[in-house]
Amino acid sequence: MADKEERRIPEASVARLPIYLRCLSELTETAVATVSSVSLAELAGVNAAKVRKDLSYLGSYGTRGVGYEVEYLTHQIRLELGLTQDWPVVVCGMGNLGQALANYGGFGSRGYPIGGLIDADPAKVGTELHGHTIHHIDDLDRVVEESGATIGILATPAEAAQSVVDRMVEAGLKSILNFAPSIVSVPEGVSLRKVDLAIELQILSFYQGRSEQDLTPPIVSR
Amino acid sequence: MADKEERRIPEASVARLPIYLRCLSELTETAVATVSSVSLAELAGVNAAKVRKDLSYLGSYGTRGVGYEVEYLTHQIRLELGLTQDWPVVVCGMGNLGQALANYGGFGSRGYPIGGLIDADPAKVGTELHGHTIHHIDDLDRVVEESGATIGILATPAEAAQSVVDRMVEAGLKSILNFAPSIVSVPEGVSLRKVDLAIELQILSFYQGRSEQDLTPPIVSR
DNA sequence: TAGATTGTTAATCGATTAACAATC
DNA sequence: TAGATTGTTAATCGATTAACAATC
Repeated sequence: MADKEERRIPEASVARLPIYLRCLSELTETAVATVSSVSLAELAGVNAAKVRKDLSYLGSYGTRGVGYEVEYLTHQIRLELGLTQDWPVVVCGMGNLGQALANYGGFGSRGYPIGGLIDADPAKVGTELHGHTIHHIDDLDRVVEESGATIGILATPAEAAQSVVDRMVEAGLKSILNFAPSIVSVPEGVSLRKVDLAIELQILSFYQGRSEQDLTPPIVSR
Repeated sequence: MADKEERRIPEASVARLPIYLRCLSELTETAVATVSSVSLAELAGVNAAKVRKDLSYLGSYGTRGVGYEVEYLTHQIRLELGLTQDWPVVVCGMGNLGQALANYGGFGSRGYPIGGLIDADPAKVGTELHGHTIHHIDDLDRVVEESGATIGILATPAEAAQSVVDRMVEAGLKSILNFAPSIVSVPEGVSLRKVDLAIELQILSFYQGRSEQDLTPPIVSR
């Protein structure tokens, strides 16, 4: 076949790798050295064949008859996901949600330190939050450059979302996590994911009304 | 065929209905009376054929040669999603994220009023947040009953997640939106969706490292 | 009638999963 | 060698999308 590039991990598999990673870190904490696809599947809440298939895209890191070495597999997944380096994030929009995200300590410890906080309100600019000064959106380019950030979190009101995201892209951010209740578009080459609390609740509402026979299967992440 | 029950909307379509709803409300604001599948698709960031297919599961609410009446379609989707009534939500875990969610005004106005706030820390119990008193987890049953809530938001630390979710299920909640960085399981008949900030960031990291030829397609919600 | 757009069919694509040979 | 478990194949299922007849 002589194809030059073999490696292409399906989107659905990529989305599950972080879940496996979390399960593996639990296993590390409880001093478990090896894990079978069946056990890992149980922890992750998925089918065992799916686990094996997902992991096979990374390479052959398991041992037949034994399972996967927890530490080694952890390392390989982290490598694949690019988690061997820190990825500073710039948070745009310091309303309720933006402030909560900035105060949430979990990011830094997971390899996503705050690279900068941004708002358009002059009253907020210059104030401190969780040890970070809030900068004006006009200084976004500089903040991105100085922090080396490539990931941006969009937490503005819906009205401002598209114009802020345009400026984020212009400032050089390559990945955007959109918390604004709005559909935004980005040029090719920029990754976009969306988290929308109201939409999640509305999806749950749908399955609320259903009768016993058609139950929703549990859905993860989204 | 004489099947008794025709209506079964695919999961992927259900998940897009709230997105269409949001686009339709924008159209209403700008006084647009009818919309074609092509325009709606553009607003929602999806394929037009997909819009027509999704909407066809609701019934034949469009007019050939014309499009869909915005107001009528809005009503039908809201009906299908069960958004004609309020769904009080109980928030369990009043840490950073739980507090932010409680303070976030967007829920009430969208039909998800706060039905109760819950924590296990005696120091927090009894204090007020956004006009709601924080109750102890031991009073969960009573809070659920009195508020009539069927949806719960889980915002505890990872360690407490499964035990709290068990109590939420026991208290009668039928849908749970899990913000805790942990995989939890629920019995059949209970819906579960998960929102995990760290996992979203890790998925973005994966696509960061990729070369130009294999770009991530934008992914919405999930 | 001519133009526009739906609703639906059918082809295609990607994801899931059971099954099992390979192999530790 | 016997038992366990991976890695992979192939069948199946569900979602996407192009195409077009129906029809406003």
